Amino acid sequence: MTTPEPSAPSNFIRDIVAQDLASGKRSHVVTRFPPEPNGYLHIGHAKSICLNFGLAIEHRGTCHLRFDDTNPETEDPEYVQAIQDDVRWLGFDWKENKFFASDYFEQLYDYAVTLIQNGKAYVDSSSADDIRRRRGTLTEPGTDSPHRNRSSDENLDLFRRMKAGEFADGTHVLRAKIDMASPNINLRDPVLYRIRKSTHYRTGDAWCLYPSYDYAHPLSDALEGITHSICTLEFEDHRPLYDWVVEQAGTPHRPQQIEFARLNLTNTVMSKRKLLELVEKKLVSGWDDPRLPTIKGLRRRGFTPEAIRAFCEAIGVAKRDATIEMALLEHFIREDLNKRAARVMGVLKPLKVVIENYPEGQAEELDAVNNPEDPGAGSRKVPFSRTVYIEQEDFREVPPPKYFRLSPGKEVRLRYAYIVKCDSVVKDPHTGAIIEVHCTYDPETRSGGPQAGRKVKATIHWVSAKHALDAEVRLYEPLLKTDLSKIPADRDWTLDLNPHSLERLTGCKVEPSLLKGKIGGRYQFERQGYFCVDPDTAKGLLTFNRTVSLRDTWAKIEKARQES
RNA sequence: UGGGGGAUCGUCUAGCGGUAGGACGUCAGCCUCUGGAGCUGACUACCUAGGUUCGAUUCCUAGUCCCCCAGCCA
Repeated sequence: MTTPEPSAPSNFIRDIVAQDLASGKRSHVVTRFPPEPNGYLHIGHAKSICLNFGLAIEHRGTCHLRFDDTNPETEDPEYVQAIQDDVRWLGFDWKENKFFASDYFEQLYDYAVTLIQNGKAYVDSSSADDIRRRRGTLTEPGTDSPHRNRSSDENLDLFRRMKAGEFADGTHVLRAKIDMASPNINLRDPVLYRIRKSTHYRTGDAWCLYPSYDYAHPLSDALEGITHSICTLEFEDHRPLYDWVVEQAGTPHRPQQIEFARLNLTNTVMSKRKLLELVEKKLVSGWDDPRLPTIKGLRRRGFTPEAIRAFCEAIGVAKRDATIEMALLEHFIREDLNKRAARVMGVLKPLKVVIENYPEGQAEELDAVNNPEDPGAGSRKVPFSRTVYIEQEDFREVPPPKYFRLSPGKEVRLRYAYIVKCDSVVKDPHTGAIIEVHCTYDPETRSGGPQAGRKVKATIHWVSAKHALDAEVRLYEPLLKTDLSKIPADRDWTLDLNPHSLERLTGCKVEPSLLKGKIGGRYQFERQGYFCVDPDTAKGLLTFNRTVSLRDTWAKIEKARQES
């Protein structure tokens, strides 16, 4: 397990836990992360994971990983595996504390029998429609089911037969007997069990009766000795029911539910339903599409667990609804990668530069620093020759104000190499597009050479044409053009997907040291951003994902100029 | 307008009766063989109205606005 950050900011939940320990209300801390295995984890889950595991680490307690698998129709072992991978990748260890709500089905059933015997639950044989109708509305009380006062014996008999498979789906449910007139709708005799004749991925066909969340969750917590059951705000008004279930079941241990605000991020979606929709409609390539805020997506995009954890710590834990700007997440991955990513040169949109006074056929190896932030990272050799590629953006035939890069008659430094001066350009006779730039270099200005100190306005990156490796580079922009909260509920939100969220660049040229780049390897392409080697590289072509761009002052200047 | 929650810089978040702090962002400058990184400085906030108090973001009262709940989902 990772060690807790001593500087980690406190929050109201940490305060509650600390107080419970100080007051003697609790002698130890047991939390849990309880995903339902019906989808992949996203960064919102990471917030919960960091909170729950973090609390346990802080107090030398334990944090359970519990699969809340009470709905056989949507759950799948694929998700169980993926969730475990993700939690582990994030850096957390549940040790021997892996549990499944489905392991408690027998005990849950026994508690239900007790509830029935105590007159606290009954079998309702109404249709789903009738139950809904009798539930009342937000402003009107519900009305009792005609089956509400069945005898304990009748209920017991019916419930046993439900378990035995004598009834079809939807014909009977077990309901808590609380109060049909409660202003809290969750207390209007909520459903505890429903019949589902479908195969559960773990219990197979052993059951055709499945407990609801409101029944299974509090009891699972109680059974596991969870002290602090942390969940999101939408369960706040389920808390009286949570407490009721635990109280009526009479479990020796009483867990406490505490709610916090879920994470929202700008320009993306975070609900399982919407993520699933994107995957199923093939609007993205899969759960690990680098545009997705899923853990798998972020991982493929090149995020590190450290950056995600630092982000989760920075956003805090509170009860007010909050939408974090994507810029904050980007800040943390830049901060992390700046310290650890090896620097390389890669040209995304190549423009050929011929250095006319550089001898034909000559090549030399120049020293390049691997990471200025980490002296221990050493250096490498980069080949240089008469023809190099530079970025199309780094040349302007007619430079705008404050443009420091290459233009006719101007000088720039080729990083780690020489100062070159642009003498002429070659244009496509048909389109007029610049296809080649001709320069002369000053041999004295080689890095480390006698005139190396000469100042020029800019240094640009390059790759030797004959030594370059071909690559594909994928650039990502936000998935959504706007925030989900700004899209009307009656509008198909997928219409607001950003059509430019993925840009695939082929014909990119990268320095030869990248030949040994391993899948998942993270690099900084100097002056451009952080990139990682995509698994698609295994298909033969070196492929990179841009994790995040570098901060780009020039882009801001240009944008400001265009807007004024 | 039944119930449950929540309102502090543009965005997050701290504050627990004693000059409203931090982070991201933004702007300006320094520095730089990455227009990166780093460093300086600046910017902008207590939902409203009353009350209690020497003093209120904090306590009280009344409003306003926002979120959640009417699945046999979780």
